Amino acid sequence: MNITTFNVNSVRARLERVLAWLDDRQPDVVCLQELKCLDSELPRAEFEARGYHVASYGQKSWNGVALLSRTPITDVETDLPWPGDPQARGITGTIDGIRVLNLYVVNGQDLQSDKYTYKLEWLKHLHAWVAPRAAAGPMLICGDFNIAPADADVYDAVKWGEEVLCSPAERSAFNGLLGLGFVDSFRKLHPKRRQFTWWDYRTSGFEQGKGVRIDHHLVNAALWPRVVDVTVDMAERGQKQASDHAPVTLHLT
DNA sequence: ATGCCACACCTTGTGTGA
Repeated sequence: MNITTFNVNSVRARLERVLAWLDDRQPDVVCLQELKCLDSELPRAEFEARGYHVASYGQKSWNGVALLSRTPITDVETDLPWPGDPQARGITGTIDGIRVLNLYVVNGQDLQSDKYTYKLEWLKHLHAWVAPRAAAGPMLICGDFNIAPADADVYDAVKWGEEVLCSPAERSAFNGLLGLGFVDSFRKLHPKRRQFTWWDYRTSGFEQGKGVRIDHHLVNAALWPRVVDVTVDMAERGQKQASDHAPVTLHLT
């Protein structure tokens, strides 16, 4: 079994590309972020025609997350990490006995922005939401975290310094989730590997190998025994009309 | 150097992303 997280940067603008990727890779479960559409605008029929159950939490223009699964998705919850959050950034469902939490964490723009304040507040609420659920059984938190956990996760750590994605407060929030009993599965499996998941369109970052690792699979102790590997789909990022994020896949027994 | 690209929108410029 495998579970892929994929920030598609608009599911409608990229539908042809996303469907080609699905048809080629045949993933079991996909956690999508940045749908940038209402639930009513989601290309649900195209996914269902390929054998996927679909649960989505969209909004107009921005954000939006969805779960696709070959097996049924039960106990779906949205409106995370607190009821009334105006932005659609979280959805959870149980798939094959795994509680899957799919997140599109706030970007934050820069450390002086109100959006950064909202990001830290959002992460605080996330911690509070996860804490009582972290040991209830096999659980995965995956998605676009918009946090590079360590300097090794940034192409030029000196240049990025403590800017947004790398600030101590963001990294502290990330480590706080690990403190609830989760591991950063990619980094645990590959302690030294330099591997990014997002590259800037503007600077042709992908072509230059200049990216950051911000899309993650956090696995709790009950799920860890099933983990085989985490891989990044570089070929997809290299396609024409690709998202600026690569799909990242957790491989399970 | 804060724009470069890409996306959405009651679009023809502006806000946002990371």
